[in-house]
Amino acid sequence: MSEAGHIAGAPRASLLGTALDNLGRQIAGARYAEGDTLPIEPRLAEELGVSRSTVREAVRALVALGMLEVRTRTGTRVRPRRNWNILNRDVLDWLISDGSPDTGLLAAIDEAREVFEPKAAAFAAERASDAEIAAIAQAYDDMRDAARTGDIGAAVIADRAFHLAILAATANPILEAFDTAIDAVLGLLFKVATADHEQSFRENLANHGRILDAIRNRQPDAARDAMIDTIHYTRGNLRKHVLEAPRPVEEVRS
Amino acid sequence: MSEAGHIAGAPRASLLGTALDNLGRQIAGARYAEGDTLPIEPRLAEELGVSRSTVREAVRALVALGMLEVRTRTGTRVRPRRNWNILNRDVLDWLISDGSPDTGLLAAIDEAREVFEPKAAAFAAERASDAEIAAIAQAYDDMRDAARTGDIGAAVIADRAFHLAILAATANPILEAFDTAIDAVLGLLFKVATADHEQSFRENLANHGRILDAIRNRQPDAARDAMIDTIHYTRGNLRKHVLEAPRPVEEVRS
DNA sequence: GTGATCCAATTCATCAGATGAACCAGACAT
DNA sequence: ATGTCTGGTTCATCTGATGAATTGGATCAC
Repeated sequence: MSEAGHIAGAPRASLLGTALDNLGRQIAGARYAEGDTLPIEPRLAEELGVSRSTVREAVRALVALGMLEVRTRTGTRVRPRRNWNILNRDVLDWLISDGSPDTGLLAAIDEAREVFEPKAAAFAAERASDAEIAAIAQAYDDMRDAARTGDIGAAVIADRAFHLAILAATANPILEAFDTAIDAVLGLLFKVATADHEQSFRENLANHGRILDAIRNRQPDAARDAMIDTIHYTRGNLRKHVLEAPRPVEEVRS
Repeated sequence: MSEAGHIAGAPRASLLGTALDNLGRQIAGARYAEGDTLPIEPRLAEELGVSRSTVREAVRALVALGMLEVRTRTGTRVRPRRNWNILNRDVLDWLISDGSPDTGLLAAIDEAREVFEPKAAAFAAERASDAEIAAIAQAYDDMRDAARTGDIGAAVIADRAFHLAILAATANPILEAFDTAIDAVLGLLFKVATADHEQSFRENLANHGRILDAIRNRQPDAARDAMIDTIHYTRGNLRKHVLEAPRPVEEVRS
């Protein structure tokens, strides 16, 4: 009987999908703070424009991700952020790719990259299969081509693929779990990619080449060192264009 | 109308909870392999002894954790393990604390610990608040007391608290996200704790003391080195009692 | 035969409504 | 004060129905 489903022109995803996304974004955006109790199910259903069954499915997903806890009579409450599955892609997206990205979290990811990725590169140099090396090399080629033609957006995408391919080559599923964080950061960098980045990408390309060569030649230490340099380089871009961005995303006009 | 809910004397948790647990365990235990299609919802409901609504809530949780994907007409399929939220506590439990723990995963966690815990200790030495240092010290005291009285179980619990307290003191939510992995491994070690461990714990206690001292004295490098030694020590126990265990858990009798 | 087109069966998506169970708070008795 | 009882609130769970999406095959034109 409900008239929902035609929210904004585009039918887009399922009702559940949008409801879950809305709810998750609201929680991540602190509309409901830690410890807060959400409205009761019938009311939530009303607010989200779906039935109570659908609300329950959405809530169930957020419970699985550690964001909510629900008890009879007490209601549904927001758990402390420390308990959130922060490496889940959706959770990360809700926290980051929002209008006002959590810069503290971005800094934490940046810091964590320096913890994980150098060793990951070393592992890749030791263990990568031929196919995995080929994937890394392919990403590098894409980066080089993109940098050459000046397509910064494509360069960032290739950059991301490069780092993810290395993580995948560690043969360690725990380390691979970090891939969503890399994906989130570089995805964000992609959104703010401008011609201004061109120079830095060109310079950083050499570092990526060193990583690839080290992995190809099975030199873990060299791969590690090159990765450290690479991360430092990317960090500069992140700081300049995201962390220190004076205002939210804004159209840049001459 | 269903007669479910009185499975084995104890009513225990909610129907959803047990259904979710059963389903998750079955998937993690490869009863349904990657790419397999689960039975259709009404049939799953039958098998799990709950209504279709409850099945859908359970499935929704597993979808959120990256274990399942569901599409109209095609049905519900098991996603590749690489996509699972492996740092989620439930997922980890399903994979590890099962009757036959995934030793490859345990080895990966062990390896990953050496990647991030030394740096975590260093961060803790730089940033830990007084309260956080107190928490670490408390865990250390508990370890010492437990080792002294020979209560190996309590010693492992304190050991776990020690490492988790350090992670919590890094002030980096990404690093903290790996706490479930540490928790899982040390939790497993707890289950196989025997008097045989006593000696190693006593010896390892000194390493933990070095970590604590280094953090107290704000010496990041010393904290890192001591953590490395500690992990190597624990690794020995893990290898001997879990990874190389000839048979599953068995009552040890004289 | 080969391909495009259309139809129908299957499976999930979503809703509505009802009843049961758990739980917290306050009234009440002692 | 303390413990017990009772009620109301909220989630837990089931049932049944209908809509939507997708796939696989049947049909038809060439």
